[in-house]
Amino acid sequence: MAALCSYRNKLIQELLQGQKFANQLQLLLHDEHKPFQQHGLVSSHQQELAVKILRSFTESLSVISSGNTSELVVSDDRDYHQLQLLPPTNSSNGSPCTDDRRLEDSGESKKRPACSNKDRRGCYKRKKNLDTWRMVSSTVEDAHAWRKYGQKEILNAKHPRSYYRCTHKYDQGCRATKQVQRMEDNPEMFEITYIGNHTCKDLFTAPKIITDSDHPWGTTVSHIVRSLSSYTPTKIKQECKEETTQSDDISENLSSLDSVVWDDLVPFESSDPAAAAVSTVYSCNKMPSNSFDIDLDREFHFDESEFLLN
DNA sequence: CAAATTTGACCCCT
DNA sequence: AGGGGTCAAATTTG
Repeated sequence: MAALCSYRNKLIQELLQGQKFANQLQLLLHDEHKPFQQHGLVSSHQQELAVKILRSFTESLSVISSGNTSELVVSDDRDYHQLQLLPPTNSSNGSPCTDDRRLEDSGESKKRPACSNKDRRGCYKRKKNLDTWRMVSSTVEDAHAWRKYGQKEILNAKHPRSYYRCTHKYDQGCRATKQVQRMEDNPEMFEITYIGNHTCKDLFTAPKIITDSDHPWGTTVSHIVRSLSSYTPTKIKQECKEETTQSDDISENLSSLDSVVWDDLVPFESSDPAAAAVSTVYSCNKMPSNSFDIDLDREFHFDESEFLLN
C-alpha cells in the first residue's frame, strides 16, 4: 500500500510540476517584452496551445484528485485555505418535487404562474449528503458552465455568497452546484464550495486534449491524461472499499470521470505566490489517505474519444 | 426562529 | 428569442 501511495504522490507531483511549467509558459507568451516576441508576434495558436496544456494538467489533477472525493476521510480541520471534505450529513429523501422541476424559464413560462396548483419555491432537497469540498481560487471560472441562481448576504461575512448550479441541471439532470464567496482577508481570492459531482457531458468544454500529432509535447501530455483516465471513481471505490465510508447516493455520483474541474489557480496577471501555494495545498489536501493501484503503462479503461468530443 | 438555500419571475444583454 | 443575472419570497435546516 505504501508503494502504491508513493506512486500516486509521484504522479501528483509531476502533474503539479507540469501545471506550474505550463503556467509559466503561458505567462511568457503573454508578456510582450519577453524574447518570444522577438521573432514576431506570438500567434494566437501558440497562446491557445499554452492554455490547452495548462488546462490539461489542471484537468488531470482534477480527475485524479476529485474522482474519489466520496472516499476521502473527513477532516475536522476547517482551515479555509485547505481543501477538505465537509462531513456528510443526513440524507433525507422524499421531497416530492425535487428533481423534475419546471423547465428553464424562457418565453412562455415567464408569463405563466409557476405552477397551476401551487408555488413550489423553496421546494428542494439540500445536497449536503453529496460530495462537498472547498477550494480557494483566484478565479471563479472553471471548465464547467454554471448559472448563477442566487446571492445572499451571509451573517458575519463581509461579502455576499453567490449560488451557482450547473447549466445542464434541467437538460441533463446534472445536480452539481457551487457556492462562491469572496474571502474577507484576501478579497482577491474566492472560496468556492462545490456540492455534488457533475453528471452532465459538459466536462471538457475545454478544447480537445492535445494529441500526439498536434504538438511535440502532446505525447507526454496525452500519455499522462490517458493514464489518469483509468482512475474512474468506480475503480477507486473498488480499491479503497475496505477503509472508506460510503456516501448515501454514491452510486449516483460515480459517473465516469465525473469530477470537479477547476481552472487556473494561478492568476494570469501576476505570479502570486499565495495563489501558487493554494494550488499546491489544494491538490495535496484533496488527496485521500488511501492509495491506489496506479499502473501507468497499462489498463486504460477510458475511451479517449470521450476526451475529444467536446 | 434566524439563517441558509432554492425557486420563480423579471430584467438586461447579445 | 434565448441565456444569464437579480432579487423577493418560499422553504429547509439547525
